Amino acid sequence: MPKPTFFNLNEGKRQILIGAAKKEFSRVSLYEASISNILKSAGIPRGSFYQYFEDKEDAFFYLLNEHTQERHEKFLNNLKTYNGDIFEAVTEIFHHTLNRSHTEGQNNFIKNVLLNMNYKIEKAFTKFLSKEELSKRYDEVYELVDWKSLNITNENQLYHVMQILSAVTFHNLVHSVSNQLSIEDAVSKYKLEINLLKTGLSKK
Amino acid sequence: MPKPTFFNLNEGKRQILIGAAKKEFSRVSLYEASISNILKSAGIPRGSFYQYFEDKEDAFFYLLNEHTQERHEKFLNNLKTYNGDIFEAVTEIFHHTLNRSHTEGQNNFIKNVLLNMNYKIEKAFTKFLSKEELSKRYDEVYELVDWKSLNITNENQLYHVMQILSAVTFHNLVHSVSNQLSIEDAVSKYKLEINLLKTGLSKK
DNA sequence: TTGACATATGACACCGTGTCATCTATAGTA
DNA sequence: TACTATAGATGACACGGTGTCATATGTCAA
Repeated sequence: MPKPTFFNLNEGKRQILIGAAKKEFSRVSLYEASISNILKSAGIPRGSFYQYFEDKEDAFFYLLNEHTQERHEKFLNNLKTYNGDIFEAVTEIFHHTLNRSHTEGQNNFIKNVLLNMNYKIEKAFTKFLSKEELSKRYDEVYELVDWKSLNITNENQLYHVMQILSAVTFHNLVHSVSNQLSIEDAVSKYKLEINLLKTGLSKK
Repeated sequence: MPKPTFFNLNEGKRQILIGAAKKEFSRVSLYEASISNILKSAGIPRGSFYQYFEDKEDAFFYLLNEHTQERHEKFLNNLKTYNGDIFEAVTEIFHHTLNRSHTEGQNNFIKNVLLNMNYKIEKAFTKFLSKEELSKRYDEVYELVDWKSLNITNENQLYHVMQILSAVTFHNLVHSVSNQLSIEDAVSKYKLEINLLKTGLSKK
């Protein structure tokens, strides 16, 4: 978490900082990013950066968490829109995230996040799908899901369904971005795999 | 790829180098690893390292590829042993890989690989599951698989089945290691999800 | 005005990387 | 043996990035 000093900053300066960080993390991955570039870009002295953030990662995960939050809201909305159809909801998220990562400019951030998705980043990216978060927000998620259509008998199995969906979704996101698939190709591959997931890999 | 000089080295010195690199990559991730530590540990001067490798990544991926090769052989053997049952084969690999990453010592290498699995590393890790490799080695893989038991009608769909299995498998590997699950818990979670995959997430 | 506290600043020590000029070893040739 | 060409070994060095710290500046209340 950024230090209190960061949140005490006036809106303008905070936005400049956020912009500069986003710019650098859009250029390269977290590990290749340099604080020095953020400093130059934001026009602040070195010491100030450490007044606001612990380090590079601190700034990075602050940005990432904001994005994750947004995506989660969207997911909940999708569940409502699609009457609890978790597959439709997740496909929409896939499409939306790919779209953002295809938009050039500042949002290359998402592309770099996807290309360098390690467990720590994935954890932050899928924070709301963890066992703890899911049970904490039982009402929000579990209750929105259309259980009847799923091949499960209890709450625990829904957790595993989510795990599988998130694994396949993020695998496809990363695969699409790293192999530079067109959005159409990516979505068509993804839908094919989601369908396989729905009907099952084994013959009856 | 390491430079020719590396392969011209006598067995002894090459093993010392490999050992030193493995030691460093077992300590921390690729990005945190320092060449300086490898130098100290191998007792070679700085310039020599660059005589053998392009850079850190070069050494890392050399080690990783060796491991991937081994795992692939194992997978093919498993397919034979289990009469083409791809789920059994993959479960065995899961178990085996977790076992290796639980063994302390040099093989913390695998643990660090799993914890920092980004697309580049995943690509190297699952090299033999890419579309190109699969079609190149059609005989080896496709022919070993028991098609009858799978819910698919063509070769292309087998590719997607493999993609799904690899996504879920690696997600579980990373999840198990990062959440420090016991091998039993990890395997039981994995088997549960594999079963969901087999029967399908949707109700008939 | 003064003191107490929060914030800002940039010089600096430290560390890791990759390069390069130079040295050494080896092997082929006359 | 002496000469030469080629491969390999070496470590000093320039460069760039990080995080810290002593010092400067600003703010607010008494």
